[in-house]
Amino acid sequence: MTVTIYDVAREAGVSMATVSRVVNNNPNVKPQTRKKVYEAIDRLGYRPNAVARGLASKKTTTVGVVIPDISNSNFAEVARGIEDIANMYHYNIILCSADKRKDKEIRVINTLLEKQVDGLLFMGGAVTDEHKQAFKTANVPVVLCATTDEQNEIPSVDIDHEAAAYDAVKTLIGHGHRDIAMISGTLQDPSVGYARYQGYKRALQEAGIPEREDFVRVGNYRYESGIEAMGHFLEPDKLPSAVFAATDEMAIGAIHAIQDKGLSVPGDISVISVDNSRMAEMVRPTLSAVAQPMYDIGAVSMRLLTKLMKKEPVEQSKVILPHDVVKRNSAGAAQA
Amino acid sequence: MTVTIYDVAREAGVSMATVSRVVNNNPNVKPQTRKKVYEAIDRLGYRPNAVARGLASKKTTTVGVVIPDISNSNFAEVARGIEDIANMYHYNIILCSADKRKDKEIRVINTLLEKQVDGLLFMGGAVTDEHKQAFKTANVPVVLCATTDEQNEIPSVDIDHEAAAYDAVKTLIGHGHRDIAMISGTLQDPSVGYARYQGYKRALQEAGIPEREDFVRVGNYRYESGIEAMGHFLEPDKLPSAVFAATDEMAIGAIHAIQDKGLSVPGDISVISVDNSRMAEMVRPTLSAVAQPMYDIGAVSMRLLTKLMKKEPVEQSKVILPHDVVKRNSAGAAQA
DNA sequence: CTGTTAGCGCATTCAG
DNA sequence: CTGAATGCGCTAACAG
Repeated sequence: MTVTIYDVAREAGVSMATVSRVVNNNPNVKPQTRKKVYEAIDRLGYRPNAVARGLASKKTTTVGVVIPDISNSNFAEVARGIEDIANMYHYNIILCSADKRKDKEIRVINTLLEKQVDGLLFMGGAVTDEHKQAFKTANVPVVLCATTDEQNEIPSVDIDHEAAAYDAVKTLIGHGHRDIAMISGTLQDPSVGYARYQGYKRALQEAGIPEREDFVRVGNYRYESGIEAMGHFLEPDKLPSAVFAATDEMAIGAIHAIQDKGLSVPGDISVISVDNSRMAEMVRPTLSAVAQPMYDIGAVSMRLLTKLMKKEPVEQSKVILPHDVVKRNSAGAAQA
Repeated sequence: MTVTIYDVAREAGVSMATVSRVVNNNPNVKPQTRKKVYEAIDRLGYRPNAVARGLASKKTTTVGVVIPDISNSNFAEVARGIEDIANMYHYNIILCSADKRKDKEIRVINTLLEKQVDGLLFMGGAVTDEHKQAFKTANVPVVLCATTDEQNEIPSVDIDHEAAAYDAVKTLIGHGHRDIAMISGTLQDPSVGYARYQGYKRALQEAGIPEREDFVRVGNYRYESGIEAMGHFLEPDKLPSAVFAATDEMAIGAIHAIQDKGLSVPGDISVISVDNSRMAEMVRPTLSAVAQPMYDIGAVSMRLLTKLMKKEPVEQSKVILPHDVVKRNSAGAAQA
C-alpha cells in the first residue's frame, strides 16, 4: 500500500541510499541519476515518511508551541509571528492549546517532548517550578514567549509589562489627570496582572499622587468585567477623571458604562488601556492604548529558538521588546 | 543520554516486551511486575518516544488540522471544539495555519501527511480539485470542517450559509423593511460569500421585493470595509431602511458609519449580520446577528473523524448544523 | 503472564 | 558519485 524509499530505488534502478540522498538534497548525486530518481518518485507518488526519518536522524524539524488560549487574539498574533519565522527556517510547528490550565500545560509539554520536537516555545501564563522541572527533563531548548521566568533561568522574549502600564498612566498624568482609577487584571498573575498594577502605582507615586484603594478594581480581562468595575467608580462622590484598564476589552466595557451614565469619553472621563487590539479602532471614541508588539514577540522568540537549536551563540537570552503608546480619542485633557 | 525502553527493561529485570506492555496498558502483566516497571521508569525518568512508537505501530494518535487563519476568532472557536473532542478520544492535534493561501494549504496538507497523522481536518476555505487530489493520496480519512465540498465527495460539517443569510434578511423583512441593502463578502468564495448573497436574494424574491443592484456592495469581511461600503448607501436618494452585513465586523463598521452621519441604529436604519462573535455584545447598540455554532462544528467534525479513523460506520457523512438568529438591539421595526 | 524475534522506513557510516 | 549494511526505539506476532 504505502510506497517506501525502497520501492523508489527499485523503480529507478538505484540503491535506497541514493534515493535518500536526492530526497535530502545531498549534492553528491549525478544530475542524471537525480533525474531518474525524481521520475520514479513521481511515477510512484512517493511521499517521505517523516516519522521514520525522525527516528533515523533523531531530528524532526518540528517545534512545539504551547498556547494558553487559542481564542485570545493576542496569543493568536504571537502564533502568527512564530509561524512565519518557523516557515522561514523550515521548521514545522505543532500548536497545542492548554486552556490556561496548569495541569494541561504540563501534560502538553510532555506529549510534545514525547513527539521529539526539536525545540519548545512556551507562551503566556505563569512559569512555576513544576514547569521548570518539565523543561529540565527536555533535552531540547525551550524559550518562553510573551512571559518571563522571574529567576531568569530560561530564555524568554516579552515586553516590560510594568513599564507599559507606567507609560499608560503617565500619559494620563501628562494630560493633567490626577484622579486616576485602574481596572486591573488578576493580581495573582505576576508577569502581567500584578506587573501592570505595579506600573500604575509607580506612575502615581512619581507624580506625588496618593493611591486610593477605592480606585482600584480587579476584573477578569473581559468586557463585562470592565462594565462592572467601572460601575463602582461611577458614584458621585468618587468620580475619577481618568481610568486605566489593563486590557482593551475592559476599557471598552468602561467606556460603555460611562456613556450609559450619560457622561462622555473623553470629555468627562478619559480611558486608556494596554493591548491595542484590532478592537481599539472599532469603538467610538477610538481607544488610546499601549501597543504590545505581539507578532514580534512571536517572531523574535522563534528566531531565538532556532539559534538555540542549532547551538549558535546568542548574545541575549532574555529579550524585552519595546512597547508604544498609541494615542487615539479616548483620552484627553483633564477638565480645568 | 536518552533512556530507552531497553534501559528500563534492564533496570526492572524484565524484557522490553513487558515494559512495552505496561506502557501501553496491556492487561496481561502481573501487578507486581507492573509495579517494578513503573518504579524503574520513575527512577530513570523514561519518556516513551512517540516517533519510534509511530513507526512501529503505524499509528500516531495524532490528527492534523489545517486552519485558514489563526487570528480569526471564528476559526479559533472551531479549533477549540476540535481540541476538546480530540482530547476526549486521546488524540493529539497538530494545528497548522495556512494564511488563507491555497499553495500553503496544499503544502501544509502534505507535510501533515508526511508526519503520518491518523486523520485530517480541513477547516474553512474553498476546496478545489487540487485539494481533492491531495486528499486522495492521503491514506487516512479527511473531513471538512466549516466548509463543504460542492460535489459531496468528502465528509463535511458546516452550517447552511445560504439559509443563515436568508433567515437574517427575512428577520428584517419581518420588521417591515423593504429597502434592504447588503454588505457582502467576496462573491468568489462559493461556500460562504456567494452563498450568503444567494440567501439575501432568495429572501427578497420571496417577499416580492425587486433586487436593486446599487444596494449590494462587496467588502472584505473587515470593519473598515463595512464603513466604506455603508458610505455608498448613505446618499439621500437611496437610503436603505435596513442593512444586512455578511460579518459582524462589517456590520459594526456600518453602524458606525450610520451614526457618524447623525442617523440612529435602529431608529433610522436597522442592521443585522452573520457571525454572532463576542463583539456583537460589545457595540452600542448591541448587534442582532445569526449565530453560527462554531464550537459545535469543530466538535462534531472531530467526532466524525474519530469514527472514520476507527472505521466505525457513520450514518451521515455530510452534516449541516442549525443556526440561530439572535435578536439584540440593532434591528427593529421599519418606520411607518 | 513473559521473553524472543522481526521489522517499521529511513539516514548514515563505511567501502568502493 | 554510489551501494551495502546497520540501527534509531518501539510494537507486534509468536512461542513458551
